[in-house]
Amino acid sequence: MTDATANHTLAYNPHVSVDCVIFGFDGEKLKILLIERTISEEEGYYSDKKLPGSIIYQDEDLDTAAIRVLNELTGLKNIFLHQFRSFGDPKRSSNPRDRNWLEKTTKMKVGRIVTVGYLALIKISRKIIFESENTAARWYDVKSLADMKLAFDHNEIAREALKHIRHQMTLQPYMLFELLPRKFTMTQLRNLYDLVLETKSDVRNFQKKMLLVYGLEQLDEVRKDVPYRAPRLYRFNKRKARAAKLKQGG
Amino acid sequence: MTDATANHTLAYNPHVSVDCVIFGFDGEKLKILLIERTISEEEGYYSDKKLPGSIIYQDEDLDTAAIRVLNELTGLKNIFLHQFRSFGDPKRSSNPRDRNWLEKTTKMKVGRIVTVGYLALIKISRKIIFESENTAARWYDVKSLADMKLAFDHNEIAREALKHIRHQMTLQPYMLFELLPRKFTMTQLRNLYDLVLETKSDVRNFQKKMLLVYGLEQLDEVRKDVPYRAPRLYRFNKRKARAAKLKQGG
DNA sequence: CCAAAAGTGTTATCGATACACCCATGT
DNA sequence: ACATGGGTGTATCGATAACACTTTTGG
Repeated sequence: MTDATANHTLAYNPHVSVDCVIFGFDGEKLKILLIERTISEEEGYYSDKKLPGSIIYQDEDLDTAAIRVLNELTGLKNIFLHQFRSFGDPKRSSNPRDRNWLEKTTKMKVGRIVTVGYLALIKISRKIIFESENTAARWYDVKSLADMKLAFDHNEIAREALKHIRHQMTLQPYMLFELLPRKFTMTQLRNLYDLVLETKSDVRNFQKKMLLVYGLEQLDEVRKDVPYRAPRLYRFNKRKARAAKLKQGG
Repeated sequence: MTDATANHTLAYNPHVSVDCVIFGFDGEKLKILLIERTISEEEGYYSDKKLPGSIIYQDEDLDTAAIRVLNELTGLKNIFLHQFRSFGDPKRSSNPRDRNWLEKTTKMKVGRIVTVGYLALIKISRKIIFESENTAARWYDVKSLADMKLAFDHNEIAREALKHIRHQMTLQPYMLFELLPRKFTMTQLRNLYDLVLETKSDVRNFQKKMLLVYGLEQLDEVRKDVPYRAPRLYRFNKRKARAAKLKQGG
């Protein structure tokens, strides 16, 4: 917005969108939610995957737009949601396939799009109804992302989201509980933790730390549907966590 | 970019800008670089301050735009620069004063602006020529931000940048050296560190840690221009830092 | 009884913290 | 001589890391 430079550009406005990288955890693998996009046209029919997203509405804040996308897709409210980075490469929507799809779905000529990336964490366990019309949403193993070609620069966006979740973990580790069911086993929590941080935690040390520092509540229940010794269930308790944190001065 | 929702909005495109929160350090205080904006009009004359920024050019990446803004303002290249968050409140440019200024400087009707915030760290010590035409750029103590009313939502952007620098510190502490002159005293480094993290480090422990972990090089020079015992100078050495990090397995 | 995963404590090491006195310099 | 900040080492505490065997359950 310096005076001298603004004039060059004002004839041209990019569109602004939000794209949501939605993670889930099934007890074993870290998952990402992608929607199928299918295009039929003269040159044939193809189908690939993309991140859920939307161009922002006229009077909508960025956060509001992301919340809307999530709600339209999952029907859920109060989802853990965090803006992590924006992407504005002028060529990010220049792939013919992407241009084509944009024209069909928006019924307009869409030029450049600057998109704001959001990270969302949801409990995969709740039976989510993916409500959005003519979109098929499915969970994919995060590990398989490397072998998929997503629309636009969505591969990069997803990679950055993974980096972000890893960084954020060190600042607000409680975000992991957004991915777990209300009652979970210690092994599930450890699996998740190690998946995100790419570590291998020691079973005993992990247990100790979680109980002390994160104030997990040990329940009198066990998980019953496993073909081996039934593991104990735990619950995350915000109050206890705060208390534990205070004791150690954090 | 879900099909069902895009149509509502496509008549309306926001502008996209970058705004740079540029920090410096004078050896004692953490500073922020602001530019003066003056408007004279029928209703009188007023002057206030804003972050340096620019609407992005047609074929310009976000990072490129931020680099351009910095270069136009300071003449410097290779500045530490980091995107930290985007701001898209539809009302962020609705203040009459801001609207007025936008119209005058862009000679156009500018509607909504979504801006991408960048954090930049520069060595205040270099005599920087602030080159940008008709802008007066000056360093302000970060502490005085609370008492200033900046243009647009620039107060919020600056606050978020400060939060960000604090967080990033824990991940990549080397960024502090971007703010210091090549040769600096331990006290300067400690002052800076404590300013950013809002801590009060113990002198001895701090010294120990810096030498061990961050691989500072002790020089055979001292700072000469002080009216008390001349303090030793140190230099940050990337190679040494890497070695030190490896020894402790990070 | 076998396979598979759950559960459980102690010791050693490392990093973080707390703490006080003498030194060099300019005025 | 004095005022101002510079420079230095040790002891304690707490957190993290390493490590192996027994228990439960279903098949």
